[in-house]
Amino acid sequence: MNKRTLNKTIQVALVEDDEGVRANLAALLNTSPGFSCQAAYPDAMTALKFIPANRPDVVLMDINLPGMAGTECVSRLKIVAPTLPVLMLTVYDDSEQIFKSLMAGANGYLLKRTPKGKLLEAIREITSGGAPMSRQIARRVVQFFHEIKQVPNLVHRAPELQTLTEREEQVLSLLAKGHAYKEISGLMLISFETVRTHVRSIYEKLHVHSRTAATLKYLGR
Amino acid sequence: MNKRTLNKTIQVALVEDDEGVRANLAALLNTSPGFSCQAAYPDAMTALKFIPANRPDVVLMDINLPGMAGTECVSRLKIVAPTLPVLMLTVYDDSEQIFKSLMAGANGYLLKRTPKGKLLEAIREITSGGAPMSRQIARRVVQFFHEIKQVPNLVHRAPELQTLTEREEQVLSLLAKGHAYKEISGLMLISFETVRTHVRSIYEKLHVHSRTAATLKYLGR
DNA sequence: GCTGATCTAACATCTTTGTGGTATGGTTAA
DNA sequence: TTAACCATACCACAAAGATGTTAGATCAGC
Repeated sequence: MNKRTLNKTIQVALVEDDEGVRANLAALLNTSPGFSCQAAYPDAMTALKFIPANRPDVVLMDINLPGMAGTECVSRLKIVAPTLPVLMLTVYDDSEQIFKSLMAGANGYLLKRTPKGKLLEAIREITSGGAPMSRQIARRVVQFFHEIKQVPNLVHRAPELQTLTEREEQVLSLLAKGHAYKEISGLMLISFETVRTHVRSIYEKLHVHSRTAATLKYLGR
Repeated sequence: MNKRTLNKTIQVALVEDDEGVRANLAALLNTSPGFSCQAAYPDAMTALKFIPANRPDVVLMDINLPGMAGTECVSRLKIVAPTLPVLMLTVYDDSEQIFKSLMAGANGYLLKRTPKGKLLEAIREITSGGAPMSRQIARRVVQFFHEIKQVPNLVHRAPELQTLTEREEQVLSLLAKGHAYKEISGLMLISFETVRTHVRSIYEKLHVHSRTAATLKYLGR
């Protein structure tokens, strides 16, 4: 937990196409002590454009957005701002949406009918590294695990991959697509040299000495 | 929700090897209105033997049991009593244990240091179909989803691959395994420079400019 | 016997990647 | 409050790869 979370107003960014809902949420945040609606975006593209620079403490993201879906938006946001927590909001507790969101990098998942108090609590929780979810969502998640039984794809991947940090994993995923360091630095909004530092760590952890070897491990070959 | 859950005492079965913890939990349950410790088993085998007949409303299961692990115990319990909710209790928030338990069929997962009030609340929740988990656990679960990402698996080979000559194909297959030019020249018994010439042709035909891009095409990704 | 494709080979040049240090600020676990 | 880890960043040097150009040998088919 950092001081900002504890002592200062939590700056929230909204991504929500429905004007009414947007206004309601903004009003709730701005009238709740300790919270502030920093910005509200009506669609994913606008959000992607401004959020990285505006640096909110947390993003509340609707799933059903016009144009780019909320899940895709999360995915892209996470590349440029991996530590920015994202809380998904939706009216449905649809399994597919839930898992898409979580896989895209969302940190929490609430139904829109969540009471205001719970919502604020969840925002606080997510800014301190938590993973708030509605009970219905937790149930879906547990059901999901019950259905897996075993996941060969995950099991067969090299165990060293598990030791990679979040950032390293992102670099590796881009490496494995063939991107040059320069491109990766552009996509991740970090310097060329930082990319190289990450690559060095990745190679150490995977015990390889070339991009191709790392890629093959990443792809499970 | 059934009447029993709402109106009657919740009958809890414990599976826990530490006598002290077992006594504490039993005492907590028996002194809390609405809860009752129906039985307490020190190991998995005993639990498996008696639980199906005793029909508790919920099982609190320790992960670290002597002999058979808690996860394995859940797995077997679920075969004979699939609807019996099981709440895992453990001191560690170890990812592997968590996922093993959930995949084995556990319905909730709490750390042992959970406050008594929260524990009782979780027991109530789990008996009404919920999936209670500690915040730390929820975090792990969300992290798990972040790591899944994708695993594509189609054999859509690029048509350009057909235009490669025999020799080029051989070079490419070695390139795609990560061999250096020098190694390839040794394996194919041709000179280093010849390998480079072949690579150039390969890149031209595949319209790529890097080994990784060529490898991905070769692997059909 | 010419044409074209393929396999072989070399040299030069420039870019990218791999590896060795080192460092700073932030967060987290012990 | 250290200690450990992480993300960030830079420098320097070496190794490998990418690209442009040229060219001899072989063989198939016209």
